[in-house]
Amino acid sequence: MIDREKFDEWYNEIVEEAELCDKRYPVKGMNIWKPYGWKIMQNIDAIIREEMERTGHDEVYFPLLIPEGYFKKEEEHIKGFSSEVYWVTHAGKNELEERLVLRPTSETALYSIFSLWIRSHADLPLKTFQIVNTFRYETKMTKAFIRVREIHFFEAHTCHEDFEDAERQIKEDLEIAERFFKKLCLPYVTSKRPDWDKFAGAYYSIGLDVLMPSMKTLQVASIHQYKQNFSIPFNIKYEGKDGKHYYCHQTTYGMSERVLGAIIGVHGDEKGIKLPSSIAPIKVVIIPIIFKGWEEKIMEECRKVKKEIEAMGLSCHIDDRDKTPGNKFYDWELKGVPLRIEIGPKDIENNVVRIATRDGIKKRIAREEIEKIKDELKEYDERLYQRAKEFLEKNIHVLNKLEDKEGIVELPWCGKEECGKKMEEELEMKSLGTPLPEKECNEKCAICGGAALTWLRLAKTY
RNA sequence: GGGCCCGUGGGGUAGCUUGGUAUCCUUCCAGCUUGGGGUGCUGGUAACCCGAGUUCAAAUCUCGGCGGGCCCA
Repeated sequence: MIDREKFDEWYNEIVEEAELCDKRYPVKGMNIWKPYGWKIMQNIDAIIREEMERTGHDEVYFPLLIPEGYFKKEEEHIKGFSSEVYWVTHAGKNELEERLVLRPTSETALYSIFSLWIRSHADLPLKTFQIVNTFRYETKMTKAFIRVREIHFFEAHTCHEDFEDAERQIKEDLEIAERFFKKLCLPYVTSKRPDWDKFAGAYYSIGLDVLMPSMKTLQVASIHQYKQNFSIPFNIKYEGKDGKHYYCHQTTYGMSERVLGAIIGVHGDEKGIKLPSSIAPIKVVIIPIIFKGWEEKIMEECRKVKKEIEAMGLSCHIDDRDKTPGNKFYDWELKGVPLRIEIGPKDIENNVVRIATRDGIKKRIAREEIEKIKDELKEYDERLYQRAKEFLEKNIHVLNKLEDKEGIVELPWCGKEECGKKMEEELEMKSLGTPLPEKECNEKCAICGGAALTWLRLAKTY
């Protein structure tokens, strides 16, 4: 893992060196996805699509532009986003009759139409999601994948008959997140955001945060219970079995390329990024070790091995560029390829291949036991996860009074906004919220000394 | 929202104070050589963010814009 002090500089350089993105596009906060980075993102999307499929969500794709009238239907929501939306005001030379916003998120677009789609209880629950670009005019400090103005956004939106069913949905979302992030080897903490920091328009919000080597947390997912806050202004009603009409209860679950930012940050080292095998575009790279007179023999062996690996369902690439092996090693380490295979004359003579995992384990395996690399990848993923988990756990500090600590702190809290804000101020941290699942607290509030109902989690954040 | 620093070949830089011929490393291309952790040699391509101003002359000085990085709210 990268040192705390060096992290921000390292991150800024590595995203370009590993060919994830190109930051030279001259619009602030809008970077170019390079082919390698985009493939990784697509692989991440594929995992979430799998999860959506598994849990009965249907994919939709709504338009990018939202009419002002739709956008302004829910008051809190507009308040939260009005300062950061892009407006489309003209078409050619003509001013538009009704202005349009570039979606900062899609509630107002979807819900205006959901009110047409939903007629009866038989239409519920309605479970949808989309993966789209959204636009937010963020503050000055943009950062590749972490704070961008054009966001690659996953958003699931659901409608339910009642509050309880919406709550069940949130439980399901938490399970989805657990499976999803485990596949990415990313440990995180789950917190119920304090009221003053919930999503614009939400009844309550849950945030999932990852701890980066800079000791700042990065929010990688959010789950919101809307109750009827949107269904009322958007008039999303259904006819119940009793023939009466009721407003839906709604939830959302959102994630973005921040997930990639977290993977880069949490797993990276001095050599470059480390990709979990679940999302690596190339899971195995073969480096031919060529000596004079062996060229054809070595290449032929490499091609055979590649075929066998692909037959196992693993993407595999032979690096036959005219460079020295050492050069190629550094190259693929920079890009985070989980497993490298070297094949040279001695290996052919000894009937073995040499393997090296991205986290530094080197072995020889017998040529006929090549299928063992599957286990090697599995163990590699597990090591990535465990190392990251250790780091996270080591840096969660459960305290009973204000104390300067790096990472995440948990303090006894009476529940008053005033005391929570005071903690933020004193520690120069932001509150993440209260732990989920709920954690009992028998201490006294770290600010007012009153009975603490719960813990407040705080950290420096991105 | 307020402040600070920065912008020179693809990447990293020197030059800027004191205006005049743009330095070095790396990458890239060609050839030979080498090949089990950044091989060596030769040759080649390639740059002063944009605009305005001052001046005989601007990478260099002034102003504005755009972009990047950081600190504070």
